[in-house]
Amino acid sequence: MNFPLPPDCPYYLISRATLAVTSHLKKGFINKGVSTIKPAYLGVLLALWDEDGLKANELGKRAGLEPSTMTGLLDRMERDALVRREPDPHDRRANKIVLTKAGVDAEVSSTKVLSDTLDKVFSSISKKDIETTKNVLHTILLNCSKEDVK
Amino acid sequence: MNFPLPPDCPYYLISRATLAVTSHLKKGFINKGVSTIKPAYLGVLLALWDEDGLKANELGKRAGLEPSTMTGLLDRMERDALVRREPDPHDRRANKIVLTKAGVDAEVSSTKVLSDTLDKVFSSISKKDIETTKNVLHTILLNCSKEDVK
DNA sequence: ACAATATATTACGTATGCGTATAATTCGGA
DNA sequence: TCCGAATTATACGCATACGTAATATATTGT
Repeated sequence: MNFPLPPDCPYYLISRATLAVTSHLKKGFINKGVSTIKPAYLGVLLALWDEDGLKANELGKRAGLEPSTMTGLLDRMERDALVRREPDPHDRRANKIVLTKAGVDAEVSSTKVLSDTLDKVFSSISKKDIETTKNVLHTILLNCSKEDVK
Repeated sequence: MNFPLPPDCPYYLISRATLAVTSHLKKGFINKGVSTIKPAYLGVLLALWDEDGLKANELGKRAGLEPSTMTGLLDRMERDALVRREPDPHDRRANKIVLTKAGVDAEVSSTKVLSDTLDKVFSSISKKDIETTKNVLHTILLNCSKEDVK
């Protein structure tokens, strides 16, 4: 196969699409006045709204992020008063990550921004094509993790 | 529509896929001994291999990057001895970005790593599904740029 | 010719994410 | 029980990309 980079290379397209959606989401939060929420927070927040008090480690697994990435992310979320680190009584190495009131309250508006944004971004694309794309992305992830071993 | 974030949300998938391919590409360069080449350099290098001496501005357009992003990127590429900034005789505001010998020499090995990596990453995906995905990504970019105005 | 605008680049701060190394615990097997 | 391995989290440096503001130079309209 031959993939000249822009504008026809799937790697270029996927990179740009990711950045575009992220940027769009960020603007969505700002426009709705929930400007403390940032796109990267969503993986953590969605997990905590589902089950509060998870460990950083577990949150990382659910959001697909490395432990070392979680530290800075949680630092920013704590700075923005969305979560607190609390000592885990069962494991003195670990913290339980707990939503603050602001973190709890952000759920309704944030999920609305998220779904509205994704609706807009994926509008005029057929369900079938979205499914195909998701399968392709899954395969890409699989192909990468396979080769990651070596 | 309802898009719970991981693992079925297309936004999650697209973000992870981008990171995975980038990481894979980076390892590819390292494994082939062309470790000064980094994934982000490719957009610039492919443009310069096609036409040397372009302005930073023009390179940014071809690679899809903001001018302010180009500064740091070109700084790193200059540090890694792949390009040089030379004053543009026709426009004293601008620099011409010129490939060094190392930058020229990197073409063969780098494009091989790029195409090998993409072949692997997109292997076992039908041409038709790749086309569908590319169209979906194009539409996403279009939808984002439409809304970006407001 | 000149003021207003537009363009090219840089500087700076911020967000995101990774890998490596380190510290503190916890756990498992001899 | 005790030691080595695994786990949890952080620190640190780096790469990548953006937006805003500033600077220098060009261009344009009157």
